[in-house]
Amino acid sequence: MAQEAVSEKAGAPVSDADRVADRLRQAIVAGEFAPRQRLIESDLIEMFGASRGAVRSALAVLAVEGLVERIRNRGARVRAVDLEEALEIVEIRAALESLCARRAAERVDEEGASRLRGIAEVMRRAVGEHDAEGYSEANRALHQAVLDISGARVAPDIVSRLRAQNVRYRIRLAMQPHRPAESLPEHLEIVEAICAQDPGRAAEAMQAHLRSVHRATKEYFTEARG
Amino acid sequence: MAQEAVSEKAGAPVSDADRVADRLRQAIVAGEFAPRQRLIESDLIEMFGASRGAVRSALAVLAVEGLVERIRNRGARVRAVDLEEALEIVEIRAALESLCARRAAERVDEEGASRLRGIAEVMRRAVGEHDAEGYSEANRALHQAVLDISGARVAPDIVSRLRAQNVRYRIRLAMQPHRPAESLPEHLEIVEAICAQDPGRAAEAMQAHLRSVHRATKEYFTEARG
DNA sequence: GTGAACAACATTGTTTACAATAATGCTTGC
DNA sequence: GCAAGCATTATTGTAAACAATGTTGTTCAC
Repeated sequence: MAQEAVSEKAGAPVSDADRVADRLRQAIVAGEFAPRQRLIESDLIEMFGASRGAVRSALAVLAVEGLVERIRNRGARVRAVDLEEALEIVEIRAALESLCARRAAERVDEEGASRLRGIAEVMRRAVGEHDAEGYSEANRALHQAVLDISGARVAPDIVSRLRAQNVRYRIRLAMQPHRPAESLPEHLEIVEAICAQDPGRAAEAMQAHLRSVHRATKEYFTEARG
Repeated sequence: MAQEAVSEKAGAPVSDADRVADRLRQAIVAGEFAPRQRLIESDLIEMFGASRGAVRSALAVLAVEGLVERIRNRGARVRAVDLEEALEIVEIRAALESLCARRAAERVDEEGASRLRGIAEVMRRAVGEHDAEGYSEANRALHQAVLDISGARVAPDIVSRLRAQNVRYRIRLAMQPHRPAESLPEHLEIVEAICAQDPGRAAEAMQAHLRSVHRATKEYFTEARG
């Protein structure tokens, strides 16, 4: 009997539908499709060289993930995330990622610690050189590393999906001139706490960091936009 | 332009694929399909009177939700949830539901309070009459009420999906003779804290309750099964 | 009797064509 | 000039056929 655990996350795409879903997800997260933009099936077929059924399954999947919305007989479009929802997502991430940070501190080994320290070094350099793009990428890498090191199986999936939903906000956040310098010490504290194998401190550090993200997001969108 | 917000959750099913997904999800959660049971497309077509494409999209959706797993050219089957994962799910629910309990305490109105008190009354009666089935249903209703009253939009969706995944464990838990009497005071504390509009107390009460669920789940499956 | 090669079957993956629905633009009457 | 009704077009929803793959059972050599 085939007893090997088959994860639909980890493994290679299983069908054309999965490939289309992956590429379309990436495109939406990267901002290649604007919020509320219509996603015409025939366009996607041509764009991805896939069949109708594959595209439709992919759209169904992305609808569940909250990246697109579908209306009967009117097709699919990129779902827009409003401020209220973006803030709630940050709150949820705070709860889940602090849980993962705690577990990461409990389980971290030398390999994980050096991975974290490496990312911390990249962050310090990026702040020094005012490299917003590099800092943003290191930020993503750090959060992902914590999820990986935690060894959790469910929470990382959920967090990944949530991140995909408010990545558009975060990108802008990291592009704020003062923001990297502001969040750097928070990130360093997370790394130190996990490397020190202090679960409580790691959880608190992650929560504090995401409280800061929450506040910054709120301020940016209530001040700059009204 | 059509500006109305269309939620794929709240609204009626949008296509045959959604209808199939809903019914299949319900059947899996209700235990009509056993874990690891194969889900043959032709069977589902006959069972639900839907087309091939609808069934395949539904399977893709349920795979994302974690209820089924698919292997290329070998089809889909009901995914089995092991103890480790069930425990992690309870941990995540603790984090998310305590967050919702906090918000519920902040926002609760008279209607919500009486809804909670009504459920509490049903729970007391069920324990008195040793009505395990009734208690289990009231338990579900209470957790759902907290999510509803919280007014949150994202967390309830996630929690619902997580509950769907470990409902098989929870059912057995509520059927343990001593379990309802054990969890009743925890549930009553949640209700009281929210009705008293005490956010911190509500969050702590929910967390304490799910810690208890976590411990009970662990004990049940390590003692009874080995 | 056992194991390997092979053939028949079951099932899934993909493509195509057809039907139904909503959006769009045009005509016509006023 | 404008609005209502109608025809057209664009797009999605559904169904059926075809191809590819994995599984199972059988045969045959040893």
